[in-house]
Amino acid sequence: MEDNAVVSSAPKHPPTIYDVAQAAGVSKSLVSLVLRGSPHVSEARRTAVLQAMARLDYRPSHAAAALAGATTRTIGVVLDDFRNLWFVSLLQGLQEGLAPHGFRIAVSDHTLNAHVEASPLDGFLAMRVDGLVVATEPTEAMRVPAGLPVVVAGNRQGTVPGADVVAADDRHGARLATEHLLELGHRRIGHLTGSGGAARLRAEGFRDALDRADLPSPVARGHGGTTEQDGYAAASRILDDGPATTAVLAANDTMAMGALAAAGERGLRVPEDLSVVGYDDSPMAATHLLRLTSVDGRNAEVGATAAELLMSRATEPDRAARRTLLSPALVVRASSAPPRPA
Amino acid sequence: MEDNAVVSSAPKHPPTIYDVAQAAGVSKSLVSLVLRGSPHVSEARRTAVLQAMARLDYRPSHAAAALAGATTRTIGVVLDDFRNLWFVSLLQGLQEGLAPHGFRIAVSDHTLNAHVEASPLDGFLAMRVDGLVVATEPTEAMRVPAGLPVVVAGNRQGTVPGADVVAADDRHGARLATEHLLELGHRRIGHLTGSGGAARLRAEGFRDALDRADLPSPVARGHGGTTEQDGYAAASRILDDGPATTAVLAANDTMAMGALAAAGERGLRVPEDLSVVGYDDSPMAATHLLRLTSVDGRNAEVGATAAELLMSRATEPDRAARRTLLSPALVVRASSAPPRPA
DNA sequence: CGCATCTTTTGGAGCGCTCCAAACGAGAGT
DNA sequence: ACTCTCGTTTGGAGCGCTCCAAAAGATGCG
Repeated sequence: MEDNAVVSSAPKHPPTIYDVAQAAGVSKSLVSLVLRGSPHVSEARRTAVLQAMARLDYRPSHAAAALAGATTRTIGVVLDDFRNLWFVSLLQGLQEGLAPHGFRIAVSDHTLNAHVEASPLDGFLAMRVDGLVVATEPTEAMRVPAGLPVVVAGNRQGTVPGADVVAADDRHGARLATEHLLELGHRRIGHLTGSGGAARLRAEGFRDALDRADLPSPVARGHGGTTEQDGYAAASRILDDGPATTAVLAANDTMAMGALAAAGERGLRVPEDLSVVGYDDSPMAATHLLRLTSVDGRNAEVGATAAELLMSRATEPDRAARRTLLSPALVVRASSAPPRPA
Repeated sequence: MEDNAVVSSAPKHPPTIYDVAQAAGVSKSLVSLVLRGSPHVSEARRTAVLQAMARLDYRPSHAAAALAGATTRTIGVVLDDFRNLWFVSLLQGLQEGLAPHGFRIAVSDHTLNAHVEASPLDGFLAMRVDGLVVATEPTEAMRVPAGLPVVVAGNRQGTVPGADVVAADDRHGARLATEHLLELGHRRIGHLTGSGGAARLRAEGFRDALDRADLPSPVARGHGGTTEQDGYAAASRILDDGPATTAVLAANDTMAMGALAAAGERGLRVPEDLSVVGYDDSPMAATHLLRLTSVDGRNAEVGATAAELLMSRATEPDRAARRTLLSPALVVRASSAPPRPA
């Protein structure tokens, strides 16, 4: 009995629905029906099939199902960089929105596969995914076959032809954050610009708020990067060039971290001497060490909406592309406070 | 001509090798050979086929290839949590080791799919991956069909029957870090314990070093978590209970961040009043804000080794399971220094 | 009791590819 | 010219499943 399981009864190839059918005393079609959860199967047969599956340790072949059926029940998600954690809740929201429909998610890091595939989508297209979520800045290379549902998530800038778009209103979010600083009494506020479309919108929102308050010449600095290094460099220049600066808005939380470092090196305490506001409300912002005031892009909702948009394409394939803009929310923590009276 | 490309010539279904074959004036088999880069194809035909593919915007069907061929050329990677960034370089190393062999990677976050599938591996098994990299604490539920190459990476604790193991020597790494603190002159050193097998080894390494130095009763604290919160809580208790503590070793960088916060709240400067050493050498450790002394687990090499192990199974399927232990390296930054003379 | 109606079950065709054995064509050797 | 290679190309079978149309049972009603 011992080695039996391992050696002698091993059929070399994994069991198929035919094996299951034989073991359960039904036809292969019935097994397929059970597999897909059809309601037209009697309870008796269903349990018989299920038991046979368990007994044989049967695993359905996704490849065969995909080839035979029209659908893979898989949505491909293109990420730009695993290191930018904003996608985590996006994924979560997407996952939860998709699961009830029996869809799964396949993730791919854009930069990781950059060298391998001609287009970042090739892998997914070869897989014949039923839909795509683009959570990167869309590029020219992202040509998509007509009829494939695509949602650009978290980025309202780039365009994939015919794709739906869902994102937080970054311009509005940056305005919220800047107004928060204005209300606290800050008048000399710097901005650490990032790169990409979202960063541009955030810079615009920053300017909007300052313009409305009739504040002249806001200082914005950045080298087109989004890392902690970039934030550190930009903040250093702002602080050195304008020592009277009392607050800084960063294009994201990671850059805000760099700003905190730059402040620390100059002996400036946060928030007493300098207020720092981030963007994204990433897990980092909530840490004891940073306690960073930040803007929540509501990525879970973005993901959930992406799921809805994707699923709705199934019923109305030809509807016009939809753009959904969610309102971001300011999360006030300990890194922002009124400026010191001069 | 304009709308031609979009509407009229659209064959409704994506082109197959038959379409390509017809367009190129060859047989479907020849197209298949080109697809797989066979050397037995004349240059003339090859270019003809390639051109036809480009003209038709042909995409090979992964499903069909997987079903017909014996192999998917895909390795599944099981991650535990996208938020723990240690896996990033692991993935990179794996990717680079696999690419020359024409293998791709499919990633799945264990916790994300926890509710959906019965076993975290089901999705991959349904895909018929050619191999598996388990970058989580292996669990009982991870039963794997005999003959499927599996490598447990980054974790030498749990066992998947028959699987190779490649990991950094965490015990040694923690000893390195602790010896570094001892050499600096620290005598009262605390340890923030994490959870899981790796964390246990790190705690052992910590004790090893202290034992060798004949230092009594090291203080280790932790609630079985690995987050910044957990690090903050553990460090708080250590500092409050033992005010003479001059150095702390954290089970990972994130927890070290919590320790920095706890120190800051108590007016302790790092490294002047308290040395803090992390583990993992994550991107966070290198930031200007933290400048954290940490232990590099050499995850890129771990990934590369995993790739090698996987590929070697192709030539010697029945070789005994191999365990590779890499030596971690201490990365000294600004968060550790000699203690203040008392 | 027979026939129409509904539910459950079934065999066959085919998805797009790979693999294999066999066919083909062009030199080389006799 | 004819056979024998060798390198290249080809059709056929089949991978494991889904979909479809049609068969088989079950149920109801006159």
